[in-house]
Amino acid sequence: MKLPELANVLPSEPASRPTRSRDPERTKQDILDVATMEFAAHGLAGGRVDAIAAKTQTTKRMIYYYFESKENLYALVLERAYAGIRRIEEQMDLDRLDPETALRRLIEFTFDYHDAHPEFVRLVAIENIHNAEHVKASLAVRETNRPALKVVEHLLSRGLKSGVFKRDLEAVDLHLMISAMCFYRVSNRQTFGTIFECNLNEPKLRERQRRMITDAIALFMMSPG
Amino acid sequence: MKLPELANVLPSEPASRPTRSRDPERTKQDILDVATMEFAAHGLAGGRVDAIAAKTQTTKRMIYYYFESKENLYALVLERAYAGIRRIEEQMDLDRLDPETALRRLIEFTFDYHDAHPEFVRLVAIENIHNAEHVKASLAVRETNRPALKVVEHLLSRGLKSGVFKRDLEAVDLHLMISAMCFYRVSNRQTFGTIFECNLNEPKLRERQRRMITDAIALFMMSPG
Amino acid sequence: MKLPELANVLPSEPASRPTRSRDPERTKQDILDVATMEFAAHGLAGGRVDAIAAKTQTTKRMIYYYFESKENLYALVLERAYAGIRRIEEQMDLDRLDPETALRRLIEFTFDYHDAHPEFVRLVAIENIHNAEHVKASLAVRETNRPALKVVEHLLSRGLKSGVFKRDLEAVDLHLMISAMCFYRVSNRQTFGTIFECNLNEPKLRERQRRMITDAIALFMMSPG
Amino acid sequence: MKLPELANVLPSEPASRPTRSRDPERTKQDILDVATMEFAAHGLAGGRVDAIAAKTQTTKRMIYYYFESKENLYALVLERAYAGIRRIEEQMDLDRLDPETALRRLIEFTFDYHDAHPEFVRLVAIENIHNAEHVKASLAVRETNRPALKVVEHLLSRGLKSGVFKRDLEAVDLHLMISAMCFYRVSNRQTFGTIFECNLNEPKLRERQRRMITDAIALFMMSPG
DNA sequence: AATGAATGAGCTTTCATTCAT
DNA sequence: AATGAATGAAAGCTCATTCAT
Repeated sequence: MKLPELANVLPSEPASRPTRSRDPERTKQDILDVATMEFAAHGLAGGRVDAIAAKTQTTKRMIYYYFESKENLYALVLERAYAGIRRIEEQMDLDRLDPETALRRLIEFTFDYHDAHPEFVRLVAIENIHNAEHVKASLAVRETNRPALKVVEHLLSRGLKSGVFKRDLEAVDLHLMISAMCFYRVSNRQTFGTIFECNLNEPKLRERQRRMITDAIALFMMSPG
Repeated sequence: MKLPELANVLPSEPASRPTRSRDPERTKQDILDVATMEFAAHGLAGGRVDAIAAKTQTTKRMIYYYFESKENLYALVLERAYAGIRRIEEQMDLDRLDPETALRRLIEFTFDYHDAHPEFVRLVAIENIHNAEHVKASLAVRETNRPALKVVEHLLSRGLKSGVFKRDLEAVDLHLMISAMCFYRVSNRQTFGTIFECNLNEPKLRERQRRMITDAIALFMMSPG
Repeated sequence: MKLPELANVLPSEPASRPTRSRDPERTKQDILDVATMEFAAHGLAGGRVDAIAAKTQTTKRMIYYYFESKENLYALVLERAYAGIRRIEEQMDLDRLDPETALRRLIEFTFDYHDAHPEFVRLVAIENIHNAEHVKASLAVRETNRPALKVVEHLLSRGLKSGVFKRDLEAVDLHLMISAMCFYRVSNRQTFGTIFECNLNEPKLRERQRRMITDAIALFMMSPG
Repeated sequence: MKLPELANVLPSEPASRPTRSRDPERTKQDILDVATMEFAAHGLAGGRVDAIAAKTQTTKRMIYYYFESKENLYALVLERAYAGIRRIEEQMDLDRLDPETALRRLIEFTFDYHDAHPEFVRLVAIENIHNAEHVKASLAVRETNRPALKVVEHLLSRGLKSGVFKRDLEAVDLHLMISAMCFYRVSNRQTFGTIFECNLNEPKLRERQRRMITDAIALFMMSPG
């Protein structure tokens, strides 16, 4: 005998919505998109599989079906995030520009990309909390990123050969300097902004710092050591 | 360069002490020390109160007795971490140095502190993942850090007045530039090192980058905009 | 007097069933049955989820899976308890009886139901300790019980119209009078019995009081105010 | 070395306020007063020793010093509550009134006392949830209450002898009838009021029911069985 | 290939109480 | 007689994952 007032006795985990997408690839992308936001927002430990499932058109079970584990899902999210910046970077075609312009262009691109993709910045910060163990385990991430250094190397040798660059830096060092400033502005925006009472998102500040970073590095490269 | 008093920020060897310590202040410090390592290692969500208790000479119950909640313990760990860098910063006494030397000294100190305190760097990175909500809630952190900007401001105005600094930067911008490079090297050491196959811990690399960062910023300040 | 269908309100012998019951509806009912006894015995604060799990063929985890929280489980237990009395009340069909007989019948039914369901009485007493906040939050409970007053209202108007009832009471007042005596006998059985050294469970006492209550109220209704 | 920002690291349990009342009896009464409200509000299981300590001028430790355990404190609270109603009851001096007036007076007093002391009603309801085990264990409670029945017995025999009362009830039965209606109105005020959408606190309703109860019982006593 | 139902393990937190003077 | 500091035991609840088809 069924008691009508017991109708709202429902399992605590979010009711499954009918998937039936019949498009596995789309479903996977959907999950990856949502997982990207979840992990970027709360970290690997703080991110919830339930929360991801709830924001997806799928069920929690499907996440495990396609991705096997939370950690593996996270690793794929990370791979995809790294792929994003490098894919665009490749299209810059710096070779058609003179070294100084190319350098400035590279810095500005890096600045803009980080600024536009805080979730990428957060994911990388999170990955460092986990000692980069997923990056270490992923051939894909390492292969995706290797060309980035080649670009800098090539630019450096062009600039030195033409005499525009006066400083014979290692490519890693130049890359570090550029990345550091572009990354930190976004990764530490919240603590920095709170403590020093400024909004690093504000367009005026953003432009001022974009120019400063570009000028500082360009100046450094073009002054004799 | 020797950094004074680093030893008491985090004792290198946690002295073993009797369980019923009868010394509440020491017990609290013990918990804070262990919690600092735990949260720095695994984040707020990933850190385990059980793990902290296990590494302490106390019980889990005592952690709650002294600190009320995991989150509050984390917040105090964070406060203490911020206090560490500022306390030492205050002892630099930059005023007795000429502006250029003072600037170089400030950068080198910042570099060395971050290099020597990766757990501080990690805690700040973690706090940013949590949108700095604990920093926002903590008057102590904000008050601890405010002087840091004053130091930069004062240095800037001295340098400009004396004509050594040619560039009229905002203090926040200069501070950002210094922090970014010192912070990123440590915070992103793992992903950066893995992807670009280098060990940012290696003394030679460390020294080279220390000089590069110092030179780049000093040069920037002393060249006309 | 025989009360129909009491058996399924609370099964007298909880049938033992396999752990992985594969019958969610039965498992839920099982949990509700056990929880009813636990909360009736120890209250909401005093009832233990662990104890409920132990007496069920399920685990604590399943209780949370089906009912989300201890408090929600309690609320549903309460709803079900209220549903029990009203479902039977509905089957009394007082209209076919003359007003006096109907009134006596209603009182006797109320008396018998409370006498047979001390766990219902205890749950309502407990809910009052909690300021009826779960009843206030439950549309189901309020809707389940509303008809009860209609029954009294209808009986009252029939009796007055036919001239048998001489007293124009409010339905709430008559209902209160009936409920009070039937409820108190059970709710306060333990303190009353102890202090005045009598056993309110004893059949002879029970019958005597059943008649007294019925007579007192019937007499009151049929005497001119 | 003391870190100033750690000053707010305080034990989680409420800081002890200096007692120094130097008046043990007053302190005990203070604790009993507060405990009465706490237990009446939340029950024995739901009442918190911490909450009692916080609202007292003493510390939690003192509660244990004077009362040994939470349960013992509760038992004493209960004893005191029972003593309250009987102390006043004794002052009624019903003998100077004719039996009918005396009966009406007794009912009205009982009604008024319950209405004015909901915490007493709640404590008794709570004690019944605990199967009156503290009442059973307390000689004091039983001795305090025994006279109450004597009063009814004496009134009954006076009324019967004088011929005013026509019904030869047992004293327990009359007492039960009176208590039931006076108690239920208060004990079940919350559920009853919510379900039947009325406020049993409202003065008009209160007066109407007071008269109804008195009339019903008086009428019953004075009509031949 | 796809999925609804179920769950073991472990989490943070609470609470009455006792230790030690 | 009086008390500040400490605590064992267990409570409610959460989470990623697997069972079973």
